[in-house]
Amino acid sequence: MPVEPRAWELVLRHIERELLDGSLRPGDHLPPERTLAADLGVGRSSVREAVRVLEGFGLIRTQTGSGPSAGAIIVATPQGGMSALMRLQVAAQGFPVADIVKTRLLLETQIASGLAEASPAPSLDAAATLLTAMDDDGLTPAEFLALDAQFHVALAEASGNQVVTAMMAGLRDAVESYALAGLAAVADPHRMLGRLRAEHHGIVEAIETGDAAAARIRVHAHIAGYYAETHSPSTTHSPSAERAPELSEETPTW
Amino acid sequence: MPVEPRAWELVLRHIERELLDGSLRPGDHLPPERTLAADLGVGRSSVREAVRVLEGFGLIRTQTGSGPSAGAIIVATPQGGMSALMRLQVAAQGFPVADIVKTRLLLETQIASGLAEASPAPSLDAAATLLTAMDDDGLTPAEFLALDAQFHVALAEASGNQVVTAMMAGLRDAVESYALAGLAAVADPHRMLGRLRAEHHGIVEAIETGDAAAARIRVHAHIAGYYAETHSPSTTHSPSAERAPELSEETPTW
DNA sequence: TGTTACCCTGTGGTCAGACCACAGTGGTCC
DNA sequence: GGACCACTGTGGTCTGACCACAGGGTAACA
Repeated sequence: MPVEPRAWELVLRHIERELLDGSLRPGDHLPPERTLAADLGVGRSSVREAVRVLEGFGLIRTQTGSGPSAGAIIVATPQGGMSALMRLQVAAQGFPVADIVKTRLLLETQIASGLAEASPAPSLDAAATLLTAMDDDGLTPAEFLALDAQFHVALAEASGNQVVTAMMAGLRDAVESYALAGLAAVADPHRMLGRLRAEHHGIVEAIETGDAAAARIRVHAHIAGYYAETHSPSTTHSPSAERAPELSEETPTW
Repeated sequence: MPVEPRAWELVLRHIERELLDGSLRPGDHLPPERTLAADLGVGRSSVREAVRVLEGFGLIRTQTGSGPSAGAIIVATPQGGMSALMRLQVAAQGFPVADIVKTRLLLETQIASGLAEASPAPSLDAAATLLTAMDDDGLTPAEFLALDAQFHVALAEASGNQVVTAMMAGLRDAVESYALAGLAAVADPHRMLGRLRAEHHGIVEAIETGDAAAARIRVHAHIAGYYAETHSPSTTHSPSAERAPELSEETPTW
């Protein structure tokens, strides 16, 4: 049983402990790398490796220079870290794209129906603004899909659940390149964009009128429909042979 | 607009690109750090920082020594990375515990009802084995909760969705310390364990008999009940003032 | 006195070099 | 044929150095 506390793990645990006991709070600065290294009796490079992991997780933001805004600051913005993790797991084939889509269906249908039922009705201003931006006909496919991603995340954000929001951001970002490749492969991209726009409006309308069942069904159709129409072996640039499972309304969404 | 491609980000993007185009696949070795550094024209420490991020995400596993099992190997095991990310985000107050619980409710109720409806019926052998192990009266609370965590993850695993499984593992691990502190705070821990055991069996039974509605309700009661009984300001060791929102069956589970 | 210019300091970012521990590998010796 | 052992390549770590950067204080100037 090798007890191998690698130096950088020691640093990571130390910081986690200080976070848990409240010594470090959001907005605080981490001690300078050199100080931390001296205090913990490790090399600066080991401190830097731990800091890098925290930065990858979206826990801290580092900045050079001097003054109040310089150094490593605890920010705890999970979306970036979650997106990076999921994107890389998809790239490394740890997450099949099909499972990402199924999970989106699971989460987003729940989110939409929950928003429709919630009282007081949550604000959908952010989502509405994005819908307006998406109406611009001059958008490139990449720009449109970026706004589309923001729209879906905005719905999650309206739920007020930060965990769900971060997960949604990660899921949507992870398949961004696939969505783009898929759009390029459809026969009539312009028509597809129009359809997506209409579906978005339908989803928001169902939520605003409090029709949870319709919201759920429309979200399902929106996501599953796009996936089904764009996903074929020729449109994926994944090296693995993937199957496109049926994603009907009847089968469980996972 | 500072374009600041930090050296370690360059390495990370390089590896991600090789994953996407299939040059690197699960099971493959990353090039030795020194080689990678020379090829990309960066220092070895920068390579190591990128490698560390990948290891934090659960994408690779590093091992010293020589031979086929040494070096950095692509494993793509998302559970560990997801757990670490969520645990640290909770510690840094990026994820409120209440949102974690709500997300668990959302995911696990869907998982349970989905398992009940699925045909052919998925195997619950792993979950059943864990239930047997949990029947041991000699378990410490920590041991019991560790098995409990595995049980919940096993249900997710039975769904066959790797994304959901990783998320569940992360969510459950993130609140592990809170669950333990909460259990220590209840008046009669032994009675609580008995109740959890009974609820677990009830959940599995509902799934096995195909009663999706009962499975959903029992899972909800199981998670929300434990949270409600253990969560009070005195039992949390979070430095922040947290509210314990009501988690009734009527309110949306997010 | 007010303003401008400059240097100083402390921070993260990076690199080079060195050494260690470790685990296969292959040869050598018995 | 088998046991032993040095070799080699890997990650893990530390040290020391230098750079870029940004803020703050100080000095020079108007």
